[in-house]
Amino acid sequence: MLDIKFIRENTEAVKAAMQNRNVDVDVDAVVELDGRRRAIVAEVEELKAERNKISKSIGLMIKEGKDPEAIKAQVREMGDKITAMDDELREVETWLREGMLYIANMPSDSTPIGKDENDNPVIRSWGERKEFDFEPVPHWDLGDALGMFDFERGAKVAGSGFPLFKGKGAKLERALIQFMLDLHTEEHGYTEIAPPFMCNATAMTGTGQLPKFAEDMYNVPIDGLYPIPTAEVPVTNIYGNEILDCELPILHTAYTPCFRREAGSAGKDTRGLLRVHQFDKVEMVKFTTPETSEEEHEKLTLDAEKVLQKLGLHYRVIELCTGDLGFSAAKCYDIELWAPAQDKWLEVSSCSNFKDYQARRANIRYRNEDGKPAFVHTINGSGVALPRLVIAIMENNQNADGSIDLPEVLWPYMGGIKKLG
RNA sequence: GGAGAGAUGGCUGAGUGGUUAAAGGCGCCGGUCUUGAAAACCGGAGAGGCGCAAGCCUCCGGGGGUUCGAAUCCCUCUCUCUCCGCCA
Repeated sequence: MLDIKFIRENTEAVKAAMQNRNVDVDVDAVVELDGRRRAIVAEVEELKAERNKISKSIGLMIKEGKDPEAIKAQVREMGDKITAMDDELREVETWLREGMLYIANMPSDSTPIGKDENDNPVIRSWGERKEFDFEPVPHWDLGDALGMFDFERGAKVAGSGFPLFKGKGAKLERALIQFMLDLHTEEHGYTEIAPPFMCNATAMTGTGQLPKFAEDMYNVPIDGLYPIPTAEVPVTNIYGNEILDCELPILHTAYTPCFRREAGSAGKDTRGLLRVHQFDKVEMVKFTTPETSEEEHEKLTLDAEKVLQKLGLHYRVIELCTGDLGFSAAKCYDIELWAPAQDKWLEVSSCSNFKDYQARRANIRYRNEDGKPAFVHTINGSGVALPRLVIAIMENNQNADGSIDLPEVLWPYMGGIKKLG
């Protein structure tokens, strides 16, 4: 959420920002509700002050042996009026909060203004495109031939988009998870979390998935739970409704499976591991002060890049423009891997700075230099998502005979296996 | 699934209808002492909202009720813990 005071005082700027982001929301309605709320609050509080005063005097009267019945009746009437106004206030506050939940974050000043993904500038790149003296084979054919996965049987037990890894494919999945967690915990200073894989609606609202993006998620209505679309949800919300009494930043990393309905993507990227409903991911999450959040965001992005550098994979970093920015993010870098058989860049990580937007929704605070509670800044990014990482490893490292060379850093994690096939 | 106990401030923990925003302890901030630090001592300090301000209002897990007045009494929900059963 944005600060209601900020919305009140910068209404036009907020409206302009929502337009730049292609977010359709009625900012004026929120401002109007805010005005109504404050008017009711002022009036009802005056009444309450009056009632409190008289109630105290009743206590005194009883002590002095006087009869308070006449005054009691009068206060009872005030109480009824207060109850009615409190009801109205609660209703207005519910609408106001609901409205505010649909207002996206303000893009950072440094975020480029643009319409869609075509306006995302490339920030930097690492490595080079590999030259092949044969036609690179797509990962789905490589994997089938090597017995690394069996998507047909995965579809049989769950549906299409639920990949099934097998043999060396399953081992590679496990090796990559282990490698990335070790890197982030041992070299980058993150503390590992193994969180719940389902979250409640409160947590989903805290990070911004709800209420707007309900249809992107699976849900288990009978228990009020949602299988997580990203570890960002459980890991960020673990400090919800807390005033953190510890040193910042806090750095966490977590492996989780991720579940996404991919509503609206039907028929797109249907083959192989390009776009799936369930995938593995190692996530990084930071809780920082406003002073250090930009720096920590840059560092987190580098931590994600390190994974790819160690694996020797050609990648580029792009910055999302306002039109392509995620709902809760103020600034975001995407990291993309080159996949030769797809002949395109594949997103493997989104590193976002949410500033205090999620912290305000989830009510995560710390004590600033004055000892006053203030909202933390949250930052997160994949470090990294597995499916497209696996695609890049397979397609970039393939040999003419259909075998795949494994990056050296994975050898120990693969029990000494250096090559698939 | 059955039985019981509990939920109070950054943490811990008193408090069973009327100066209780809430004792005590820990931690925190300021000061005294010290070459410096620690200890000791003194003092400060809950959170949110409305208001230019003075000030006022709300908040003791969530919701509802009783009452002139609720942390305190009643109902309900959620969560946590213990024991039993079942089970990975």
